[in-house]
Amino acid sequence: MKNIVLFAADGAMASQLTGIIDFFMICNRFWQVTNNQDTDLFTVNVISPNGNNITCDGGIVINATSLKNVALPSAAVIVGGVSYDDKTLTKYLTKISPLKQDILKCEKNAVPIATFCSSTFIAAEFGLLNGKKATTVWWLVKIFTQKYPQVTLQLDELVVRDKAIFTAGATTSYLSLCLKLVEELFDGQLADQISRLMLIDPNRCSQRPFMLLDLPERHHDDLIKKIQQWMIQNLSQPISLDLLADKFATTKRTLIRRFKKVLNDTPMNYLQKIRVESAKRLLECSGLSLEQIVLKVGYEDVSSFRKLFVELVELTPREYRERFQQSINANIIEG
Amino acid sequence: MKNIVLFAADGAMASQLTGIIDFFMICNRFWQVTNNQDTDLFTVNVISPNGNNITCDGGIVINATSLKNVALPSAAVIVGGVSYDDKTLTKYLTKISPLKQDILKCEKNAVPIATFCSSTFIAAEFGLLNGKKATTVWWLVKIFTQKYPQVTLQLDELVVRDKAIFTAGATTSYLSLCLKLVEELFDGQLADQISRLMLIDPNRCSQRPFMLLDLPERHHDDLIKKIQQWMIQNLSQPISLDLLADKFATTKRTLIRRFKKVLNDTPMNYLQKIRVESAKRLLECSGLSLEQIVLKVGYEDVSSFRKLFVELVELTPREYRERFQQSINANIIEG
DNA sequence: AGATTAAGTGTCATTATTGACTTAAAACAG
DNA sequence: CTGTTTTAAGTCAATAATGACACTTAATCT
Repeated sequence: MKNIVLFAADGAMASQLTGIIDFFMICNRFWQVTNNQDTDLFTVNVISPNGNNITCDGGIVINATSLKNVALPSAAVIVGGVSYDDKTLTKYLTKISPLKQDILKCEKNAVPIATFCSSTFIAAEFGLLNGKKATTVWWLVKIFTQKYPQVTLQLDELVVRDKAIFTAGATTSYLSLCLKLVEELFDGQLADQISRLMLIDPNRCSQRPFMLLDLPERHHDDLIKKIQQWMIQNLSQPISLDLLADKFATTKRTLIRRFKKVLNDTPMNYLQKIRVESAKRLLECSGLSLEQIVLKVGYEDVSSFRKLFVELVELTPREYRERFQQSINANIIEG
Repeated sequence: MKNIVLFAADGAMASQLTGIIDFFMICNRFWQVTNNQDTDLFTVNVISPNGNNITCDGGIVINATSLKNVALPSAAVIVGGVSYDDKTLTKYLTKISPLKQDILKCEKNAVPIATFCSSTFIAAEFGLLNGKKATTVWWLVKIFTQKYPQVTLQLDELVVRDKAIFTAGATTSYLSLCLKLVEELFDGQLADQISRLMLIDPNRCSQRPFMLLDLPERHHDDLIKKIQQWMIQNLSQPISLDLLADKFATTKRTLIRRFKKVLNDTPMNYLQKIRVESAKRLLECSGLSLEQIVLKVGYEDVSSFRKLFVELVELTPREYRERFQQSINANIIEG
C-alpha cells in the first residue's frame, strides 16, 4: 500500500487538500470495485507543522498528524495556501517552514515530492529545486523568477518532472499531478481509467494557452498554430520571416500565404499584435517598467514602441496601465 | 451580492463542496484585488437537512445552516454524495430528501438550480428535470435512463442548460458548472479571467471523448477527426461510405485515401473497430444483453457479430464479459 | 450458382498548394 | 533624404491532393 503524505499548514486551500484526498479515495474505491478486493491502494495522511489539525482558509478543519506517526511515505505532496502575491506567499511560507526538516528528509530518502500552484514556492524556498526544471502558476512567474533564478521554469508543460520532483501549474492542475503520481506509483492503466472516471483531460499539457492573450483565432492550420505558440514563447528574441521559414521547414512565401489564409493577416503583422497584446497584459498584471516590458516583448526601442502602442491601442502605455482596472470596473458593474 | 446556496447532506464528497466554496472565494479575491475593493461578489452557504454541520464522506466536517437563516439565493447547487451505484445513490437520496421542499421553493422562485455528477439524480428524483434536457455522469447513464425516462439526456455537452436548470457531467465538471454560473449571475469577462486563473478549459465541452474507447490515434487531419467523432456518436444507425462522403461534403475516394493516410486503415474497417470496441465497453460496463449491445453498436445480426468479435478479440462475447466484468466494473453500473 | 451491392483500388484529368523567382512596398539606418 | 534591408505580393512551373470513372474483390440475396 502506498502512503501519500500531504504537507500543509493553517491557511491551506481546503479544496486542494480535500481534492487530493478524494482523488486517492476514488482510486481506492475504483480499484476495490473493479478487483473485488477490500484493500486500499493508497492512504493519504495530512502532515501539519505541529501535528495538530489544520484550519484551512475559510475555516474548514482537516485532520492532520506528524510525520513520525505515519508509515514511510511513497510520495509527498506539498499543498500551498491561498496566495496571490509576495505577502501572502511569505505568510504561508512562515507557517509551513517548521516542516522543512521533514520535507528534506523525504527528499533524502528519494521520496517523490510534488508541488503545484503556489506550493512550488515552498519547494524552491527549501532548495529542492535548485538546478532543476519546474513549473508554477503563470501569474506568479514573475515573483518566482526573481526569487529563485536557479530554477529553470518550463511553463509550457502542465506537469514537469525532474528526477523525483514533480511540479504542476495553476489551481486545478493538482488533478493532473495526482494522475501522474498514480501512474508513477502504480500503473498507467489505472491512471487512464481514473482520468475517464473523473473527466480529467490527460492531454491537457500546457498552461500557456490559458495565460495569454485575447487572440483566440480558431482555425485548423496546424502549422500556423505551432508557429503562433512558438512566437508567444519566443517573443523576446528577434524573429524574422527567414528564421520562421527555416525553423518550421517551409518557405517565406508559404508562411505569408497561410497566415493570410487562416488569420487574415501577415506573419509579421500578427507578431506585432502578439507583442502589443503581451505588453498590454504585462502592463495590466505586472509591476515591470515600460522599458522592461518593451524588452520582454521583443522591442529594442521604447519610444518607437510607444508610438506603435498608441497607434494600435489609442492610449499611451501609461494611460493604458492606469485605465485598465477602471475599465474592468465599469464593465463588471454594468453586468 | 449574489448568494449561492449549496444543498448537501452527510456523505457528500468533501472536495466538491470545498471546491465550489473555494471557487467563489477565488472569484471574490480576484475581484477585490483587481478592483481595489473590499466587498464580496458572492457568498456561499451550505444548507443541510437539519441545519447542522455536514460530515462528508471521509469525515471532514463542513459548516452548514438552514435555508431560512440565509439571504434569498441567487443560485442553488445540489451537491451529491460519493455514489457508484444504485445503492449508494439511494442512500444519499434518503439523507438529502428533507431538503426537497427547500429545493422546490427555489425552483418556484426561479432561482437557477445546478447539479452535476450524481446530484443530477436528486434533481430528477424531485421532478425538477421532467421534460427537460440534462446531462449526468457517463457511468451512471444506464441507471438514469431507466429511472427517469422523462428526462432527455444530452451527453455530448459538459454543461447543459434548460431554462433555469443547469446540469453537468462527471466529478470535476463542477468547475465548468461554476464558470457557467459566474457568467450567468455576473458576467462573461470575469468568468473568462477566472478560467485562466484556475486553468479551467472553457472549451471543454463534451464528456464523450472520455467515456470511450482505446482508440487514441493521434493525427492532424481535422476532417477525419470529425468523422471519427461522428461515427462514435452515430454507431447505432447504418453508416455507409456514401453517407459519410455526402455528410462531410467529399468523395468516397478521398475518404478512403485520407483514412488510410492518417489511420492506416480503411473507413469501414475502422468503423468496425469502433463498433467492436464499443461492444467491449458495453459488455464490461452495462447489463445489456448481447442482442441489445449488438443493436446498439449498429449490427443487425447477433451471430455474425459474434463471429466477428471472436475473430478480433479472440474471446466470445460471453467469455469477454465474464473475464472483464469481474475484473473491471461489475458493481459500478449494475449495483 | 449467379446476380447484386458496397468497399476498396488504379488511373488520369482537374484543382489546389507549394517553392523559386521577381517586383513592389514598407521599414530602417546613416 | 537616400540606399539598404526586410516584408509582402505577383507570377509560373512543379508538386500534391482531389474527384470522376472504370475495375476488382468480397459479401449478400434470391
